[in-house]
Amino acid sequence: MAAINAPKGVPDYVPPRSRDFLHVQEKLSSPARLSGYEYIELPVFESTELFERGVGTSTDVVQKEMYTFTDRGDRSITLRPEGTAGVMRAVIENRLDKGSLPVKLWYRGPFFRAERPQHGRYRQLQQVGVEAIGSVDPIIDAEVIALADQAFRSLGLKDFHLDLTSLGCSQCRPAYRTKLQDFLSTCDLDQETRDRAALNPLRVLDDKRDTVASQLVDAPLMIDSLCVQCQEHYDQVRGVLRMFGVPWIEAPRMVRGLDYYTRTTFEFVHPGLGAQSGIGGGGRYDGLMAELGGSELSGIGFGLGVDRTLLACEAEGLTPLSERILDVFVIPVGDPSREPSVALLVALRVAGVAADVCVDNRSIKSAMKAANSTNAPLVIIIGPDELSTSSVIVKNMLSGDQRSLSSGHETLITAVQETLRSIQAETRKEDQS
RNA sequence: GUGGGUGUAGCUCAGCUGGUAGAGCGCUGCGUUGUGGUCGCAGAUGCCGCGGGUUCAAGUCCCGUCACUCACCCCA
Repeated sequence: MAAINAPKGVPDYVPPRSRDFLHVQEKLSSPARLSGYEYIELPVFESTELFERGVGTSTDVVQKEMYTFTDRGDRSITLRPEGTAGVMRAVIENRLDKGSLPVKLWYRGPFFRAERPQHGRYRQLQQVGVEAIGSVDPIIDAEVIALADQAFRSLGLKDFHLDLTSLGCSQCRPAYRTKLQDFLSTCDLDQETRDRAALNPLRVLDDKRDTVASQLVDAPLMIDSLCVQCQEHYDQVRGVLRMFGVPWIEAPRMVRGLDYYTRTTFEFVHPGLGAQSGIGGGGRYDGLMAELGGSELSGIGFGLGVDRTLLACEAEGLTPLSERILDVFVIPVGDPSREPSVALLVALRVAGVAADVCVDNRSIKSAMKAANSTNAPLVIIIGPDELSTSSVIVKNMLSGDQRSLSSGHETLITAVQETLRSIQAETRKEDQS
C-alpha cells in the first residue's frame, strides 16, 4: 500500500519536539490567564460571510487564502483564517457585550490559510490570542501589548522587538488615505501594486521590493496625520507602556493585513526566523463589532504564533524547553513481579507521580536502557530478591545511587516524592550556576 | 499565484568526469552470574522521490512529474 502524506503545508509535531510545542502554547497563554482573561472556545469553521465582513474583502487573506467550501446544506463555510472575527461573533451571539465591560477573553487553536508554505508559514497555524472588548482606555492597549511581551519573555526569548504605531480612526484616516493615494499616483508602480493602492493604499507602504520601497521614502505617514484624539490616545498608550516596562520601536510604516485595525497597532518581530519574522501582532479595532451586527464597542487584541514562537526559541538555542515528562520508571524482573509492579505503578499515578512501566518482559539490561531513554530520574526495580524481602530497589539515575526500600506503598511513595523534590532542587541549582 | 534550490538508510549527509550503494548518529544484540548513561565488538535497515528517455551500462546525463525547501506577494 502506498503511504499517505499530510496535506501540503501542514506541520506535524512529534516527540520530542511536540513537548516544546505544548510548552510554548502554555507559556504564551499564561500571562492572560493570570490577568483576569477568561477562556473562550470557538468553532474552527464559521460562515464565510463572517470573515468577508469582519476581515475585509480587500485583504489577501479573504481574497485568496481562505479554505472555503459548501456544506451539505448548501451553506458557504470557511475554516477560520484568524481569531478576532469569530470572537466578535460569539460575543455578540452570547450577549457578552451587554454585560460588564470590558470583556476580556483568550483563545487558542488552529487557523487556516491557503498560502504557499514557507519557513514558519503553515496552512494550518496555531495561535494564542486575547481580545479585550468594550473600552478605549489606553491602559487596556498597553496591558494587551504587555501581555504579549511578557509571554515571549517568559520563554526566555530576547532577540525580538516590538513595532508600534497608530493607524488613526474613522475621523483622520480617510483624509490621510487620500493624501497617500495622491502621493502613490506620482510613483512608478506595476499594475498589481496600483490595484492595491486603489484598494488599500496603506499596504503599499509595507512593500519590501527595493523598486517600490525606494520611491516611498518621502511618502506621507499616518502618524503625522493623526487627529487630536488619536494623537492623545497614542501618547497615553506609550505612557502606560513605559509603566509596564515594555520597550518598543516606532514603526510608522507598519501595516497589518487585516482591514479592521484602527489606532494602536503592533507587531512582535523576531529576526531569527527568515522572511516570516512576525511572531505575534494585533491592534485596536473600532468598527468591527458594529460591522458584525453588535454594539458600537471598540476592542483590542492580539494573535501570537505558536509555530513561529517555537521556531524563535529554537533559533535562540532555548530548546529543548522541557527535558522530562516522567518521574519514575518501574521495572519488573520475572513473571511474579509483574503484578506488584503494576500495583505500584497505579499507586504512583494516583499519587500524582508521573510513572511508566517496562513491558514485554525485557531483560534487566535492556529495561535499564529503556529507562535511560525516558529520562526518568528514578527507576524502581522489583525482582525475585525484592519480592522475597517485601522491598523494592529505588535507583537515582542521575547519581547512580540505589537503595532498598520497603514495598509498602504509602511510605514508599512518600520517599519517592521526597527524592524527586531533592533532585528537582539540585537540577535547579545547576541551571542557575 | 510567481521565481530559485533540493530529493540516496529512522536522522544528517558523502558518492569525482555514467560501471548494479557508503559514513556518522540512532537502533538491535553481545562484552556470562539481576542494572542504564562511557568504551569495545557484531548486526539489521535502502523500488538512490516517481515516470519516461539516452546508453552495452544511470544514484550519477536529459525530459516530465510529485514532494520538500527558500524567497516574493501576504501574514502568525
